Amino acid sequence: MTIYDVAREAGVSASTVSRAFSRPGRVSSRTARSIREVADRLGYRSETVERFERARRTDTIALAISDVANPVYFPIIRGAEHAAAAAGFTMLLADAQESDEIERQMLERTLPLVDGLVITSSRLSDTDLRTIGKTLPVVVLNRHVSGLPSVVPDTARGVRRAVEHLATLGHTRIGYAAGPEASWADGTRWRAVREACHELEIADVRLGPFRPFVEGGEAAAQAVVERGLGAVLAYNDLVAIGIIRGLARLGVEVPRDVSVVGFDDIFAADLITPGLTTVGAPLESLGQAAVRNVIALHRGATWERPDPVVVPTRLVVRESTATPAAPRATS
Amino acid sequence: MTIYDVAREAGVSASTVSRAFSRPGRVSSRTARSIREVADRLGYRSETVERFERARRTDTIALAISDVANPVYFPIIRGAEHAAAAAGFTMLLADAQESDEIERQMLERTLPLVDGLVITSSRLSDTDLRTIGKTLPVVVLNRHVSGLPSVVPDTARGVRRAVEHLATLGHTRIGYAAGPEASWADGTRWRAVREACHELEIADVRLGPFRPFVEGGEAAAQAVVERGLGAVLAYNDLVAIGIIRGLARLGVEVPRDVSVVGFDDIFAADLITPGLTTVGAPLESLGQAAVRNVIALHRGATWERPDPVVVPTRLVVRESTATPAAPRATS
DNA sequence: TTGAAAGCGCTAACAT
DNA sequence: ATGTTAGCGCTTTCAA
Repeated sequence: MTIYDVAREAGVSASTVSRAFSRPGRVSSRTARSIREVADRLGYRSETVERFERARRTDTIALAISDVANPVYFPIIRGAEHAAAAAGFTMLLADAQESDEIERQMLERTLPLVDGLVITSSRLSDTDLRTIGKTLPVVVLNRHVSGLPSVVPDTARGVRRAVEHLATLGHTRIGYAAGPEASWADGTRWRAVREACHELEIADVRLGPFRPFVEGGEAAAQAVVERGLGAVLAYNDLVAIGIIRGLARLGVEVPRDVSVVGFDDIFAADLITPGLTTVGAPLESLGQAAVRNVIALHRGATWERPDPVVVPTRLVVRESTATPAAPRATS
Repeated sequence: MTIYDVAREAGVSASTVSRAFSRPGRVSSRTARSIREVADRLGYRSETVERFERARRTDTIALAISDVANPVYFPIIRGAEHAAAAAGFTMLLADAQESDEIERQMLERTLPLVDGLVITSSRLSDTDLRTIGKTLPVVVLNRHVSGLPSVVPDTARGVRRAVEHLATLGHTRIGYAAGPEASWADGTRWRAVREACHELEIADVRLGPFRPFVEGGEAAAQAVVERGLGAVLAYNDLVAIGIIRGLARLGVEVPRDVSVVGFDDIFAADLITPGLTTVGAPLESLGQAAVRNVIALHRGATWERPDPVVVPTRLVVRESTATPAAPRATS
């Protein structure tokens, strides 16, 4: 693809095409517009630039996350940064701000700038992600996309442990305070809850969806009380913390009246009162593994395995779960 | 600068130089090495690439921060992201991980990728920052660097208010729990404290330095008790929160025994008990202003003003400050 | 503003 | 492995 192709198609000389790109002012706007249209249609890019772009190595990767302010990402970021630094790479962060529109544009803009991409908790479709993966090395984190290397936590096992824990304490009915419906993690967690409850012959109740922050949890607390639940698993630790705060405001005590279990084991889970029982994953290793994989791909490693890398989870028991007290009135 | 210059200097033909760059294997390693040395010495870059690079627009800017996990940056990031989005730009985050070495390499790698750079709370030297500013549009945030557009909070005024507040409550001796010594913000804050104390005839005591996190504050609490202080200004809110926690552990009650004032007014300042009195700045506007300025520079705006943009601060009085109780024993 | 033609920087083909 | 030479893609010059 040369400027001559564009010139012929647009019915002008090569020099005019050249001018249209390098000195826009020197070409009549009508001519310039038609040239740009033709160039776009033909997908023209200068050979020299193509060669340069192909040869280009930025020694930089990007980690895309759905919300920088969400503490669950801190250990992931740290792990990813360490792995990148160890390989001599610099890591940039791309914040999707909980919006699939922003995420899409951001990835589109970022991918020509970096040597590889780790996409965490994406809201995009599998197809979109696979398309991105055709352009440059991509590893998907906290989600499974067939055709792309993925790293996911073993949610089923962790949830199973949590439900067993609640069952052992004597709970027979468990709520799930759902997160964003577009979230792959939410789907996986809810499915795991339902399956575990089914196996253990415990009733499950889906609440929500709620926004995946403390405020969302405060809203969920209301629903927990309305449904007269004695135990609830929250979409994540922030929601769980919100539930505890919300319940306190409603005069309901955790864990005496309601047991609360979170997800992720963020830093704050150990700081609040009562300490939060939660299903945790080794987040730092998750970030590390993902980054090591993109860098390996960038360096020419081939990737055959159709299965995602599953990292183990564990139930961290703190003070927010207990044997239910007296039965409470339901509404 | 062409390959012919390099060829002449290296004593080989132009085609050999060309090969040395595009097909390294086809040139003897000795020749290739000498060619690369000459090219580096002459600062050779292909004209075509130079032209392309100059014309290149990525519609992307980077916001460099010293630590992504520090909540003081959340509103700054949000403000910056909104300003970037409003101008049709995508914003990437560059995390210096509290290290000047990482910051330096990161900026070096990032600057060829983006159209502009906002550097927050940098640890680099003024000279280094000015050098970066010669390559592409740069705005410095939370620091003043002469020769570069800077946006800084009015620390002196905020500190003056805080010291007046403590003086009015009856305090006559105030501690300052210092942050990182390499930090411009720490220098500015300590200077402001000393000046305000001097004017109001209050004794000042410098403690630290401490790490600018909750843990650093916990260490500072020990020093506060040892020095028998009744009031302390902390380098930032995290340190202030750490001090409150540390004091509680030592059996010292805030604000009854010790008044604590923070800096930044982060989200958590309003969540903890007691609520933290703190010197706050409009962080979101700070981020917005900085990004709007880089984008303006990128679009060709000229910048004449040698003075930094100073944004007002305000004292947010909550529950962590009070009239000192009985005089306490000092050690 | 445009095209024809010369020129520039770089690469490929060919020869050794 | 290297130089010579031809050629390619793009830009600039010159003329209209």
